Amino acid sequence: MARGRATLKDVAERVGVHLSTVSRVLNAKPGYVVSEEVAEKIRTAARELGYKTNPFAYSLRVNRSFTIGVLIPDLTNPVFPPIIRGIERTLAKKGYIAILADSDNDPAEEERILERLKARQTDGLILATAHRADELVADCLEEGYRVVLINRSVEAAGVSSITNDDHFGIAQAVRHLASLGHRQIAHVAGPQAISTGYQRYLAFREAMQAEGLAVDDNLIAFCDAFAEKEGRRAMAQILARSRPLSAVVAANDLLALGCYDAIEAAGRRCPEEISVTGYNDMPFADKFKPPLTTVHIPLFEMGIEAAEAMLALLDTENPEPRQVRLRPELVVRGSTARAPAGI
Amino acid sequence: MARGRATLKDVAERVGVHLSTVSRVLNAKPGYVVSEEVAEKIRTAARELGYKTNPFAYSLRVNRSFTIGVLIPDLTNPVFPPIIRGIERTLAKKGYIAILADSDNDPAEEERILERLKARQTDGLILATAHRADELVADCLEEGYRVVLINRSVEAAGVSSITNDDHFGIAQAVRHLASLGHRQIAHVAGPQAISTGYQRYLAFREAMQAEGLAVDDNLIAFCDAFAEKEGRRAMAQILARSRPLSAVVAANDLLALGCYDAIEAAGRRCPEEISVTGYNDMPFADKFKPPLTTVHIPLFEMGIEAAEAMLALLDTENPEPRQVRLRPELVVRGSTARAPAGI
DNA sequence: CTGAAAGCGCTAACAA
DNA sequence: TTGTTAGCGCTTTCAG
Repeated sequence: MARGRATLKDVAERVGVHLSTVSRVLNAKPGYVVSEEVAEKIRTAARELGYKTNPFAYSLRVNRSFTIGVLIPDLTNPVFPPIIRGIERTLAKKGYIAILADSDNDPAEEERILERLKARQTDGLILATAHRADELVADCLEEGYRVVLINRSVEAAGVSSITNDDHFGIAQAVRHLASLGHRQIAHVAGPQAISTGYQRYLAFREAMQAEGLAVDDNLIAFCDAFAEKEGRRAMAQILARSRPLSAVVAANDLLALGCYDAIEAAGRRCPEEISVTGYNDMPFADKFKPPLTTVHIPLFEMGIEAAEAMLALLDTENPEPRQVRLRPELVVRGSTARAPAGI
Repeated sequence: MARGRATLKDVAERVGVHLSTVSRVLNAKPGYVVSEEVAEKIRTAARELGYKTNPFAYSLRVNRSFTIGVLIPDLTNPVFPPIIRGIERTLAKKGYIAILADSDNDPAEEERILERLKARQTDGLILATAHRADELVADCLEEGYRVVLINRSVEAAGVSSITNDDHFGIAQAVRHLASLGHRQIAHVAGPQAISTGYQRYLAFREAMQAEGLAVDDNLIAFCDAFAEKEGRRAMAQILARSRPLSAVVAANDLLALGCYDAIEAAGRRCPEEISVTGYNDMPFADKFKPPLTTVHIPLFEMGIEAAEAMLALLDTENPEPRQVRLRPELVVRGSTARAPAGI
């Protein structure tokens, strides 16, 4: 506070013109021509006085906040920071800022946050939290908010979204494992209420069949969240069923990390006895023990794409949803190895 | 936009009272008593119409944004997400929101971001980017902004800051190494322009002396940034000097990760030949290869403390800076081992 | 081209 | 206790 700054009025008085003239010059109204002399005077006065347009007044007047709400399920998941960086950078170029919020995978919190963001009059919402059948998303759309989904999609069509090709990615992982001689492959699946969890699960089944491998439901376990803890639980559950298996494809990297834990706790070794693949290629995936074989998706670029999609929505009165699907790529590291003989 | 919502006027008309009455009721003006009947009518009308106070108008009027700028040097460094979460949660309780910005360790970008945040009329600034002699911080203070520094401090006194006890932390690491029989201990130091880099370097020298160990300047190298790449470069540099060494204390975890790379590239093994310690105990530090022995600092709590310090500053007209120093704790994992014999 | 004035939605000082 | 009013700083319509 206290930090009172120069207003249009101040500049106007200094130069000796009407305040509306100052406004017009500073905003470079198209088709408006002042004597270049006056314009220059105004600009220098503004600079000298350190004039900055008051965002509250401006927003009140034009009824736009130039603020985009970004809702993330779990900021501590390293996949998100690069995405966020991409979003921020891109938004900043057009004078928008991102308000970041982290729901910690809690739907109730998610709803509260959404309320807060709406109360703040964000011009748009970038959501990385969407569920497959997400009422919250539907509500936002209905209320006229611009929304773009990132990494996830909802079943209802007509929403902008930036995703990756889960089927392609999982197929790569399964093919890789198959080529290494694995036949009993488990799947630690993500939450089925979330598009990525669901799609990757479907993709797993398809890919197995495509490779001519049987899918054994005893080798599949579902997680309630994309969190390490859940991955450990699910993998332990599979292991407890005592079916032969030599590999597991986890629905994301955090889950894969949980698999590492469970495998170790069971006294088995990765990759010698059990190969593991993840998904996302999150930062540090190459630093784990062992370095994780995973499906790389272009995180930073997804952020950029999301922001651009949002900007596009903001630009037009009747926005066309834009759906971008990026192609992932398997990166082979140390967590996968040839299937042990005799299994 | 379009999303026009009910205003005070709408509510007032609906109830048939003056708009100022509505305002008073909804804001629960202390000492103001309406007939409970009217108050109730107003509240239900507000609810029915979905009244939300317009933040632009409100901010314009009271000249506060209820927004705090949070400036981070590198969002992809996993130490920050927990801090940010702590900040956000705490701020949210008091109706404030955080605007997060990531400078990517670039001072120029930092300055630009600060400009943007100020232009947005943030009520305060939480900075994790401070340099030891930071003009930017001084400027902010001078301009009357409330600022709290997190994780770092500046030389000029009188700024609120939340830090950890670097000397204590480093001493723990050095003592641990010494107790394992290490005598030739290297230090991969952080940027000396940053308080943590500088203090940890000082602490390293002190701690070595306290343990009766000689510090060999050939076993010290400085990094230009707290980034893995720099850690690798610095460690490679030390290794290239071919002095005997059996351990290295890195000024933070990212640097330690870089040390891993350099050690491996040099064909040495960690921890069998060279022990490594980090600092921060960032998420996933326990998952690395090998699991990193490091100094744990309470990240989430630091975020909470920072936000509370900020809230305290915001509360009073003439704020007393608050300086909190949290106590870190060594956590021993797999990257440190007994010193090899014969060195 | 430039000035005047209204008004975005709100709070607070003042009157009644 | 309640109503009236000014005004936060800005954009924009309407006159001039």
